[in-house]
Amino acid sequence: MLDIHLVRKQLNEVKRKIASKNINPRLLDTVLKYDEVWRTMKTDIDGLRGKQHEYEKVRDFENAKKTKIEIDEKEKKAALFEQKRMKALLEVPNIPFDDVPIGSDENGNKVIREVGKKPVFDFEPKDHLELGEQLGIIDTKKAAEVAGSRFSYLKKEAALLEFALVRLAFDKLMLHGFVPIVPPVMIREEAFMGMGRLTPSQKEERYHLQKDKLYLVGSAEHTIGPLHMNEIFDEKQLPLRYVGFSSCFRREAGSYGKDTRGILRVHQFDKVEMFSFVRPEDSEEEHKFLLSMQEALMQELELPYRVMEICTGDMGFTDARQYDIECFMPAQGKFRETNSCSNTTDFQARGVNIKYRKTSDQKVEFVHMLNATGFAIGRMIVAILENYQTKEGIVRIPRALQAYVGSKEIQNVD
RNA sequence: GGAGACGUGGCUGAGUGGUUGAAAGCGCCGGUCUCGAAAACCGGUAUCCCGUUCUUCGGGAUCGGAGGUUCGAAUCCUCCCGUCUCCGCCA
Repeated sequence: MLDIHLVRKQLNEVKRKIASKNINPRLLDTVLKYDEVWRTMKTDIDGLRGKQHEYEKVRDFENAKKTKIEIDEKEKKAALFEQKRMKALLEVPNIPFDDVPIGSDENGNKVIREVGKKPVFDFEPKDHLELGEQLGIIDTKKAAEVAGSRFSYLKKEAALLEFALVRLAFDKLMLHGFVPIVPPVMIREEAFMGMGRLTPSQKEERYHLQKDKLYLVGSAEHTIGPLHMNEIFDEKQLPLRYVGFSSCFRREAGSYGKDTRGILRVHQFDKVEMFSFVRPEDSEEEHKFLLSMQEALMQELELPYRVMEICTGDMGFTDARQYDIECFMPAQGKFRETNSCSNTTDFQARGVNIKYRKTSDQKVEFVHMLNATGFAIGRMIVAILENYQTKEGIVRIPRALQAYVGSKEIQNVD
């Protein structure tokens, strides 16, 4: 949630930044309109209640009651405007940092660097599904019969690769002090809203279990953030870093017909996620640190990738700055997004009310929260299959994963 | 699913209708003492909102959450959420 004070004080500035994120800046006029009405009423009510207390002190209960009735009426109205203000405010995205590249869509993203060599094949590389089916390790046909489209069975080495990737990421990140965690995959509306992940447009993307008033998370980020909901850290507890593992559920509404083949875009996948709680002055540096962790993991797998700085129009709702890592996928001949790395500054912290107390003056302030993909397992399996394939239709296993999988290559033994 | 207990400030924990935003202790911050530290002693120490101002003052809200009773609620009532204990069920 964006700071309402910022909207009041720097309306035009905020409007400009919201517009750069492809959100209608007039949303802010709505926020302010309700805010001003509410503030007027609030001032009025506060005065009245002061009066009521005066009457009570001199035991003039008759006037106290009259005042109380007046307050009750006015408060009902005020609450209505406060709700409307909040509803509008929750739809306002975080504002980007000043030096984020301006752009309206992914074409505005900037390549920061390209790392690793693209594989050179003296044959036509197959795509991950063809390889997966030939090797008997991915079955989307049966999954469609059982669960519908955009699901898969991972079998044999594909299943083992999943756990190898999880283990590799956990082992590497724990060396840097990340606390391992397996969070809930269901979340209540309150926490979800606070994290800025349940705006009206995002709701379409969520699985909702109405009977239990719960949503399925789209990422471990969604439940790791609220792990410290309504808490105040001591400054010396920060930075606090987690590495989490969870299944992720996405309805993929609005992406009909997009990436329908294989397991690149599915309704359910597993993901290792990094999450940091830091002091505001440290968040930009932390963001770079998380990015460096992501790159270290990609380099462990010896996969070719590039780092993108995401432009304003393509950024996430909660982000002040976002980097993506895109892995080269030989069958498509393109880089495809496999990782994302976001600094949400105090936007989510305000929503789920997470603060810290400064050692110097004991003042309390919102923390900054950051999240970053460790491995999106499914997409890493896609990248590995396509990049490590051989002419013989065998897929080699990246060195860093061989011990975890227990073999050096995948071939069909049927 | 059944029965019961409970939810107070950074923490522990008093408080059952009226200067209680809240005792006490711990912690934390500042000071005295000290070469320094510890101890001891003194003082301070919740968050949020609105207004005022320029950083001080005024008003208001908040004792899990939402309603209700009352002139007045941490305290009484209802519902919801959560935690714990016992029984049942279960990976």
